[in-house]
Amino acid sequence: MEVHSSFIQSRQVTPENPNSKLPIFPSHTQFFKQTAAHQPFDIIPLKTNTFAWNALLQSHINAGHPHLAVLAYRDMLVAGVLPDRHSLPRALAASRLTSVFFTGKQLHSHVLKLRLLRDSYVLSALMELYSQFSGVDSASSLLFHSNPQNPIAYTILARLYLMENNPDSALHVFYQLAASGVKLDPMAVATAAKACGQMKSTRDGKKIHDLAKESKLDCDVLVANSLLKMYVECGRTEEILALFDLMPHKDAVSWTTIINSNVQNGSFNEGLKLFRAMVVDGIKPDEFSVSAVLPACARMAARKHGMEIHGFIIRQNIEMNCAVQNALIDMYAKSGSINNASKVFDRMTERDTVSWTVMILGYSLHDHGDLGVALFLEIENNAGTEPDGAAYSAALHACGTSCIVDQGEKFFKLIWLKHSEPEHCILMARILARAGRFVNVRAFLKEHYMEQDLDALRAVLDGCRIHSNRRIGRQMAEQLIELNPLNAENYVLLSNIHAANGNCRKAKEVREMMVDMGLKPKKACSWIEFRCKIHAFGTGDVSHPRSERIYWELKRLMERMKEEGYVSMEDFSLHDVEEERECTPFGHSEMLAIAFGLISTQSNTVIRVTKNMRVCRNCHESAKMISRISEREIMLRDPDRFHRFVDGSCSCQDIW
DNA sequence: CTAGGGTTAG
Repeated sequence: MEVHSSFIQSRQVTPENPNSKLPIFPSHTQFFKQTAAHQPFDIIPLKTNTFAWNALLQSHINAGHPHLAVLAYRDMLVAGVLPDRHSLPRALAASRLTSVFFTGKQLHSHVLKLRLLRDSYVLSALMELYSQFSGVDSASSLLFHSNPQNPIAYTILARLYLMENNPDSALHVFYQLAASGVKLDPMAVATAAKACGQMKSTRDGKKIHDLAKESKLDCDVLVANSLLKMYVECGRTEEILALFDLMPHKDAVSWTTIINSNVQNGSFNEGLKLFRAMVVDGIKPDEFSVSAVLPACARMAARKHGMEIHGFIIRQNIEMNCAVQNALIDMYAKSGSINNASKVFDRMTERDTVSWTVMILGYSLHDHGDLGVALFLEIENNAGTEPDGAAYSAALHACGTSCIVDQGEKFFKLIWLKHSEPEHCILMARILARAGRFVNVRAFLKEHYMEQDLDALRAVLDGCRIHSNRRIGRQMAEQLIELNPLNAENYVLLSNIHAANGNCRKAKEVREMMVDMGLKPKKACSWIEFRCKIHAFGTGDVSHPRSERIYWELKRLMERMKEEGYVSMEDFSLHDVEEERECTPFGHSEMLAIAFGLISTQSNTVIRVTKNMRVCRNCHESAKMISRISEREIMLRDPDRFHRFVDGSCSCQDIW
């Protein structure tokens, strides 16, 4: 076939093939000189066989070699073939991808000479080109000077505005399209919905929704998915559910969007349920779906659910891309299996910044700040990965966990020079406070104008708790109340400090102040996974079916502990003040969950309990002793970290 | 033979 052989021949004209008998074009400069003079157009005979050339241009672009496409376009001219409306969009795209505006401008002149500007493909390519090199507004004038009769160029322009974070203009473009009388299509509506989402404007979003209904496009799965996402971004729970229920055809994207919406809003269980409902509904979850549901397992420390999903991914042959593996690492680390997390990490063939970040944070959560720091230093040995702000945050967190002050200061200086956020200052304050350097930490906060920051003050207060510095602790708690008088936790903290100082009168006053203001502290709660169900306990909870047996077990344990010399101690990390007094010493939710674990699970397994608040000193001491008495490993996860109790001691070495 | 859209991890 003649066409075919010319394709093969022209393919040989590449810099990689120096032995080719065909001429080779050594540099772009020569090309520019010749085309700049438009000589080819004066000398070439009119040939119309463009098909093979266009296919060649396309294949170079698809292969990620736009510079070869530019060279091939040049060969095409030399071979006497006149470019057509199929060649120029490809050549324009190639020049845009090689980031050489000059080539693009040359091609623009070809467009004009060949009178191709009325072709909408050519116009789109020119718009993309000019948008990249001289701003979206130049693309806009191109569009409005040629008035094409299809919605695609409008959609492209709207997307270009969205890329510049200008959703207002994007929406304006869409309305001009709607007003022009050209028929709307799904992609145009989807782009408009995205603009509304970016603006977080439900009002505009509903307008788009109505417009979609008028054009009978609201049942289109693409349009519906984009509207769904728009309502998610606007935080409109009712609209999300209403739309989702009404959708006649739901695909994996629809389900993923709604799962993600629940998980982001903290409805982790609901997210898991939806994932199962999706499978039951016959829609196969893809890599996006599992990446959306795994964080729910991570946040609930639902290790078994997470492992089940890991198995599901393998069985269903879901693509194990970077995002999925990152989500798995995070899930394993956050649900207590740091070994599984590092197994996944080690087996990854390609890692991105997130992979390193979640792994470092995982080590930090498990008291291995040293491993986290070592891992961070390893990133530099991996070409192509540059640590970002979040990676530095993880490294600083690791330094705080293991009190590695010097290295932490080095990291902080590095990120401070690049681009620092308040978060990094708070983490630096955490490092200093946990190391007991109270003079340094206050000077640091003053230097960085962070003395009024709630999280920074809480970090200092944590240090005070660890080092029993009640004087500064009291100041911090008082300042917290002053800055945030509506947060009940702050009153609890101050009241507990007064109590720890032996000042019961003041402790009572603070509690009463809190009650008078109608503030209620968060309820403590602990849970444990058993037989695929989550068993949750509140403080002094007696609602569990096996309650009697649980309390009996706790009583037995307390007696054993007293024999071994256990004494309860003063603590200023208590929480739920009113309930505390009724149920101490062993009614705390984590104790109930641990006791339930002891009586329900096999003796060789780890007891894994999760708590929504920090564990108090008494329970921490008790858990240590229980691990020895009952010869069981106990993992206790709180919002900040893991405690691993083995044979009478804890992985945190009593610093938490 | 060509252009535009919706979902993911810290």
